[in-house]
Amino acid sequence: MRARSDPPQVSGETTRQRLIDAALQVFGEFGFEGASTRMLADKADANLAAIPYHFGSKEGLYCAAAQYIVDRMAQHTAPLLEQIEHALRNGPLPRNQALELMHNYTDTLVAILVGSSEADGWAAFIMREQLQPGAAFDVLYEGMMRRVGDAGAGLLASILKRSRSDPSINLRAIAILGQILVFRNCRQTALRSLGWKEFSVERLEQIQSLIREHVDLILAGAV
Amino acid sequence: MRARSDPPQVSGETTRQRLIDAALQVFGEFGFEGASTRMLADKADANLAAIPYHFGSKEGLYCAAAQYIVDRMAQHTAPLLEQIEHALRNGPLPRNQALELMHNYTDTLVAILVGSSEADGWAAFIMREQLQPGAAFDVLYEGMMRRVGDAGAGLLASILKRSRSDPSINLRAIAILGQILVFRNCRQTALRSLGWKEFSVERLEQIQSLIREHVDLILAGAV
DNA sequence: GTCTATAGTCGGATAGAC
DNA sequence: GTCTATCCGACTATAGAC
Repeated sequence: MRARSDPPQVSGETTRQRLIDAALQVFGEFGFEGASTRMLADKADANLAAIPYHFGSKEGLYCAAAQYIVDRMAQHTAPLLEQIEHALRNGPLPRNQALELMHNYTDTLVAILVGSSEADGWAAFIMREQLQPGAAFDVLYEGMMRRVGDAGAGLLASILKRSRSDPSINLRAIAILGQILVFRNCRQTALRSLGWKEFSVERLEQIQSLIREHVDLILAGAV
Repeated sequence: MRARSDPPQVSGETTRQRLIDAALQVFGEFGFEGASTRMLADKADANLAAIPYHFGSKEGLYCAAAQYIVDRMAQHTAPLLEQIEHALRNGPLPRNQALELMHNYTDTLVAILVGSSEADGWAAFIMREQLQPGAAFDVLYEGMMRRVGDAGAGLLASILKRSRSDPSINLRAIAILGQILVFRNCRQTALRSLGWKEFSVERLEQIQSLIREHVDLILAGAV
């Protein structure tokens, strides 16, 4: 039996935070319409009325979850992106250094996007938002995707000695990102086609090494 | 005023077919839960009760739409896949012929996946089904994705002179497909990052030529 | 801040006339 | 096969006690 002054939460987290955690999972799995406020409240061990109280509405909770993803993702990628952005700020990079940064970039993205269990819920959330962009898409794009894409394109421009504004640089950056993202976006299809049940650590390393090899080949020969 | 014996449909299509057409669009845009039977019936210019009558339930209509996608996609890709499958059946291919088939393969997939307006609705449908695989996922995978993936991996094995069962062949095939799929799966993000409003014919050709270049570089150097 | 109870709406499916 | 009318369950949001 709890003492009178104890908060009624199950864990130490606030109801607000538990609702956001639940939202990441439940919206990710079922989508905005597929998720009901009852599911969300149950998963968070919170009361149904806590959603309109803390977030105004179901949609408010959805946007709060998008913002949370951006914040956490920024924490994960900050060291890498700062390193790249700092290096690019000081003019053109020596080819070796740029290639090493590029390998670091793809390895880190594979680890975060494909390997991180935290990303499981996030990825579905983000992908659904891309299918039918709403207010949360701007939050995700401006807070996260743009910076990641810019870093990759900047490195590419430096390695290929082309202008950052050359559209072929952007296209190439997207294609390279695509080689990583496919293992996340089409995870079920990829796993089934490989006859795998999951991406274990060892298999992640196979993927990282394959992407590095492709990047090297593309960057060695691209015109 | 229609004669007594005329069917009550607006167009020549049967109610059943109009419902499937509507389902492709509406489920694609809003997802299974996001789409209501009323939306579906309105879009198809059909009666609400026609859905349970023709398909048993909303879910039955959803599965019928998945089957329709598989059938149409098979029509689109049949010439290409038959050409590849036939060529692979007669033992190892000369490198030049295999490369030409590979270019044909990527060009066709870019045209269908990125360029076809028909694919707009389908792609979202398929991607949502990957996020939360249900009964329709098996229909899509077995009827479509497997054959496309197998053709690509078969070509790759032939070009790289590796066993078809070598997992690195499958991984490489997925990575190459990823470079194409990213322009479909992350269409909104890609367009925004490129500052484009749509993938025009001319831009599709840019993408096709870029993918061909990447494929050549990867296949020339891969070990 | 958290709870119960409930209002008000909209969902999918059905019954039965035509 | 197609229609109207309707049932009933599930949904989000709110009111008001504590």
